[in-house]
Parts: sequence; structure tokens; C-alpha cells
Amino acid sequence: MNDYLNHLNPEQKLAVEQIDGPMIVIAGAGSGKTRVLTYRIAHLIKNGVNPFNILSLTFTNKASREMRDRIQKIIGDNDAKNIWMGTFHSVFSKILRIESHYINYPKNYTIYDTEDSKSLTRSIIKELNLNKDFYKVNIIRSRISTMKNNFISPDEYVNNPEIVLQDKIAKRTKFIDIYKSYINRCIKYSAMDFDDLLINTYKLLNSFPEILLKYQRKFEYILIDEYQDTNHIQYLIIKKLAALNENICVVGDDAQSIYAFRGANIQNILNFQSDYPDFKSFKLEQNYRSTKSIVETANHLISFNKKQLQKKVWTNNSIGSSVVIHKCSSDNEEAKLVANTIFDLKIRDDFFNNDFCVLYRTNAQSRAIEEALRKKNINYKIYGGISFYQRKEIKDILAYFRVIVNQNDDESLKRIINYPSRGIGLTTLNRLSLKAIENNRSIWSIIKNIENIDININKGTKNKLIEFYELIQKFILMSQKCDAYTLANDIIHSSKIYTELHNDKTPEGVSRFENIQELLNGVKTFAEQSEDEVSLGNYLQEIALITDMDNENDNEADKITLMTIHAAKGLEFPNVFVVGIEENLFPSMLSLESEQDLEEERRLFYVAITRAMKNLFLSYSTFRFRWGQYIDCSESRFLNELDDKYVVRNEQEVHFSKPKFSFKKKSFPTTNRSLKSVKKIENHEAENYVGHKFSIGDRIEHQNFGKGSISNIEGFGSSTKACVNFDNFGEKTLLLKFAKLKLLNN
DNA sequence: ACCTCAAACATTTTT
DNA sequence: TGTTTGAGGT
Repeated sequence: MNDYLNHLNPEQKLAVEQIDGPMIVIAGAGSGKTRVLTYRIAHLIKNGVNPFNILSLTFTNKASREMRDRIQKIIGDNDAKNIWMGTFHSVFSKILRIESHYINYPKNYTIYDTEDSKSLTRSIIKELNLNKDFYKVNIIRSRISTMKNNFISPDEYVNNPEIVLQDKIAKRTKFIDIYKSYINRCIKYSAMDFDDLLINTYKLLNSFPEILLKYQRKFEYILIDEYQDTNHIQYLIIKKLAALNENICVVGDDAQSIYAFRGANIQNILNFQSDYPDFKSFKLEQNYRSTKSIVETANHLISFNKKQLQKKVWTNNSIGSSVVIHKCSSDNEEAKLVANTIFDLKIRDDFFNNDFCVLYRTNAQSRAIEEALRKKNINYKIYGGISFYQRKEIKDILAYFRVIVNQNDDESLKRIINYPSRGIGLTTLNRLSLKAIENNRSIWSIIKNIENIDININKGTKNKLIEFYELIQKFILMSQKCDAYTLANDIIHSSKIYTELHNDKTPEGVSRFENIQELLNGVKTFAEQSEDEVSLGNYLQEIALITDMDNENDNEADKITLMTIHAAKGLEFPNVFVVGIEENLFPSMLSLESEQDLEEERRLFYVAITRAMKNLFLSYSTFRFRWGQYIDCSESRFLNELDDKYVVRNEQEVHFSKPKFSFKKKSFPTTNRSLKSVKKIENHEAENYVGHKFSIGDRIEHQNFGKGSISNIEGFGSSTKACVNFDNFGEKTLLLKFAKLKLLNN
């Protein structure tokens, strides 16, 4: 009756059969980690645990869905749908919907993504009339996020001299005002950003013991995947939830921790051991995924990291082909090489496009690869960058949805009040905003009473506002009677968005129109799939936390996958290309300052390598187009950390192309443009960098690090670096071409 | 109020 | 390089 356990090896079986108590599974890459989680949940259910009492947290919603399907197959009935499964954010947002009144939020609160949160920050900076040079939106936003994640409230901020000083040095003394305003605005708009979803869940469980007990009783069994990538707040929440039953199972691999920049903390693994002294520990060390060459290459690389848990990943698989390192002359050549290799391998070994994946460090690198693949007529899909729901035209429609569901959301209202344009301009909007702030009310409520409010807006504009009010009001009334699809359809038509986009026959316009159609289809599918009455609000909740990875539309099509290494976590492909393995790109220039960051980059490379099952191709180029300039690059230090025994190098800067395909090359003329630009840049460099004005001992000033003195200068041309001893930030090595150092006299 | 064009800006990774 | 913001004209 337990014959499903025969699908597991002895290591895996041990972990699956452990039912009660705290346990940690350290699982090497490709060792069947997901398999263990899936079978363990099935095993729990088979042993009488009610699916309602299981909480399973994964890294993507897609992973959840796949796991649920597999559990369903193993246990053979429909119970699996009752398991609480999803990402931290989606599960917590569900809890917050249910308990929203405890934390003074309405049930239909809006979720702000990073873009929304940025634009809120931007408008606050503008309102406070602050200098954009010192108050950069991205920096301020990420600082707000850091504060929140460390539980530093505005009050605590003021009482923390060290943090206050940091902002003083960076000339951001008004940061506290932005921070306060940001928090107040979110509350006023009934909106939560990604951080709030975690923080408010923690506050909820921390302040209301009866709620905590409710969920402790509900979640008798808790399982967490990718535990190495949980952050501190997530850890605290889980600790609370698990405190009653202590049936907690975490699975992870410290060697694959790649989200420290987002607050992920390997310390969580160590904490686990002290929080639950009687924990059981399991190790999965046999790799089933990759050839011996790939496994050993990865092992050799990761041994250069000092900080790691003891683990020896091994495999019974055959040695396979050697890992190939290619040197290329430019990013475009590199891309062509990838496309040609794919073309060749497909013919020689009968691979499908689905069997290939191209990985890179930054999203911007995808362009060259895309171009080369298009020229070869190879289909590809690309993950990351702007996802479907981030597109402008989609966000515009979603802003309508949001306002209809939650009229407090001023940010969304601002977005649609003049889209499509209805003669309500910036001046009017500014006056409305001001009035709203004065009276501490939402813009919507000002518009609602526009006729009775003393405001400097002329009669004609007032009428336009009334028209707008009536339009939205109509939608609000409809939303109480209609399903989401009917309503969405009506919104797009009666707001005139449909006509406007339909009349736009430019290629971009057509694509926008198609995207709107796709959105409508999405709403329809959602409405049909769901069992209970589907409101627009439900739909918004659902999509707020969806990412590119979660879309399964493309699953049928045979396409090559392009994505960042971060996005490739948990995936595997027969053939993997990792491109752009160069100093300052991978490892990233920003990670060179500390050993910790560098080790994270190395783990990232480890993740990239271990995605491959059969063939692994690594490449770098000596010239690359970056920031609108050609930059010369050198081979990444990581390539020297690979084991020569399993690696072959192709040092010649030749194009990968067999004689039988050489006629194809005519379709890739080397662009003259690129050569011209190179010459131009060289002259440019000669002016700017060879004869730079700095010498050892000079006092300088840096935008972020303040004042300091130069202790050393090395390199030449565009790679000239200066070692600077900063008065407040210690020693740093900076590239002169990027760091805009100001020479201080005397 | 709206449109158009040029200048400025930005490049790490993401739920 | 590609996108976004702001100034200036209509």
C-alpha cells in the first residue's frame, strides 16, 4: 500500500518517512529535493493528516502548482487542492485578507508592486520639493524597504544616531519625512507593498494571540522549500506559526543561496538548529541530474567559498562531454556562437528547442542573444525583464480595476483620471491632490463632492470631473452584480480605451491591442476556472503576485529559454549556455567590495552550472557593448576556479561554424557600425582616462562615500582603478570611468 | 491641455 | 543603447 515509496532512493526515503517533529533536509543540486517534498506531503496525507492542516511554502507559484498536481497523482483523490500552498507572499496575503480588520485594513486592500511603490516614492519626493540629485527614487525606495525589513519604524529611526548619520552623510536629511509619508500614504490608500505583506502578517500574529493560535492549530504541518533564501521576517513568522506543533520541515542548499541582496540569510539554517535542539537532519548528496563532468566542475568551483556547510555532491552518471569554455571577440560574436551551436546540436543530436537554455547575469544581456536567435529563425521565450502585468497598457487597465475595487487608491486614480485623455490635466490634478492632502481625504472623495467644495477649478473642468465620477461609479455598481469578465469587458469599451488602441495601427499599437485582448482572455479563464463567484477584487489578488515564471501559456510551444541565473533556480535543461562570464559583469562590479558578496556571486555561478544535465557551454567576450559604449572585458576569475580535468578551452576568437554551414554566415555581416564605434570610443578614452587628473595622495569627494584620499592607482585606459581611503566608509577600489570623483583642492 | 522633441538618465539580481 | 522626463511650442 505504500508502494509509492519505491520511487525513492534510501536517502530520500528516510526524509520522506520522518513524519513528526522539526527536520532539516540539506539537499545538493539535482538531488531530488522537490521530489522529497512532494512525496513527503503525499505520505503525510496517506498517514491520516488532513490536507487542510498542511502549509507548504515554495519559491514560485508555478512550483506550487506542479507539486500539487504530482501529489494529486500519488494520493489518487482530490484532497490535494485543500493544502495551503504557495509563495510566502501569496499565502500571507490570503491570511491578511481574512484577518484584515485586525490591522485596520479593508478586505479589498491593493497590493503595490515595485513599480507602484517607486512611483509613490517619486511623487512624495516631488511633493516635498526635494532635490532629485540627493534623493534618488531607487535609493530612497530600497532604503525604506531596508528600514521596514529591520523593523525600524520612523520613531526608532529618529532614535538611532548611526542610521541618522548615514543619511546625513549622504545629504538626505529629509529621508525621515519621505519614510513617514510613504507609510502614511500606503495606509491611506489601503495599499500594501511586498514588504508590508510580510511585516503586517508578523504584526498580526504578534499582536493577537487568538489569531496566532488559530493558525498554529490550522497549520499542524509546515514545509518550506528553498529555505536558504528566506529572509529574517519570513523566519520570524514561521517560527511563530510552528511553535505549537513543531512539525516543521525545511529543505534547502546553502550552496544555492543567491538572494542575500534581498535579505535572505543563511543564518536561518543555523538558527533552525538552535531553535529546535531535537531536530533531525537529512542530507541528499547524490545528484541524478548531471554528468560527472558537470557535477565535478560545480564542486570544484564552490570549494573556493569559505563559508559553507559540509556536503559532498556526487553522481553515478557517466562522465559525459567536457565543459566547454569559449572566448569571443564581442558580445554579438558570442551570441552568434550560441545560436550556431544550438543550430548544430539540434541537427546532430536531435534536440528540441526546449532542451536549451541560455543564462546570463543581467537582463540587459538578452538583447544580443535574441537578435542572433531571430536571425537563425530559432524560437525563444524570454523570462524576466518586464512581465506581462508590468506593461504600461496592462497597468492602465489594472488601475481601473483597482480604483473600482478600492477608491482610496490615489496612485491608481491619478493614472486613469486622464487616460484616455478626457481634458483633466496636470493643473487640475495638482489642485485635487492638494485639496485631498489638506483635508486628509482621498482624491476620489474630493471628486465625489466637487460641486460642494471650495476649489479653484472652473465649471467646464468640473463637469469633466463629474463625467469621470459617473463613469467609475457605474463600474462600481456593476461590480456588485457582474462577474469579473463582463465588467472588465465593459470597462475597456466604455472608457474608450478599446477604440483608442484599436485605431492605433503602428506595430506597437497593434501589440498593445493584442495585450489587452490577452488580458481579457486571462480574466475570462480566471472567471471560468474558479468555483465561487468571481469578483474583480479576487482577480486582482490573484494576479498581484504572479510573475513571468508562473505563466504557463508557452508550455506547449517548442522554444529556447532565455533568462537570468536568478530566475533559473530550481530548473534543469539538457543543454545550458552561460554567457558573459567576465570580470565586472559576473562577478558583478558591485560585488567586488566584499568577500560576502563575491561568495554570493560564486554561488550564483554554481547554480548556473548545476542547471545543466548533459552539455554545458561557458563563454566570455573581450569586448562588450555596455552603457552605450564599447568596453573591453577580461575573463572572469571564476573560470580559473574550474577543474582543468573536466574543461576544454577554445581560446581562439573564432566563430563556431562547421564548414557545412559556412554558407550561412553570409547572413551575418559584421556590422560596420560596430567597428566605427570602436574607433571613436578609443579616441574618446584617450581623452578622458589615459590622462586622468588624479595622483596618489589626492583628496577627492565621491557622491555616495563622501571625502577620502587616494592611496593607489592601477590599470590604464578605461580600466584605470583608484584605491581610495574614505573618511567614513573605509577603503574602496573604484573604476575611474564610473566613479565620478571630484578632485578637492589642497 | 496636449503634443513633440531633445536632453538626461540608467544598468544587478526579484517576491 | 533605449527609455523617461522636461521644456517649449501650439
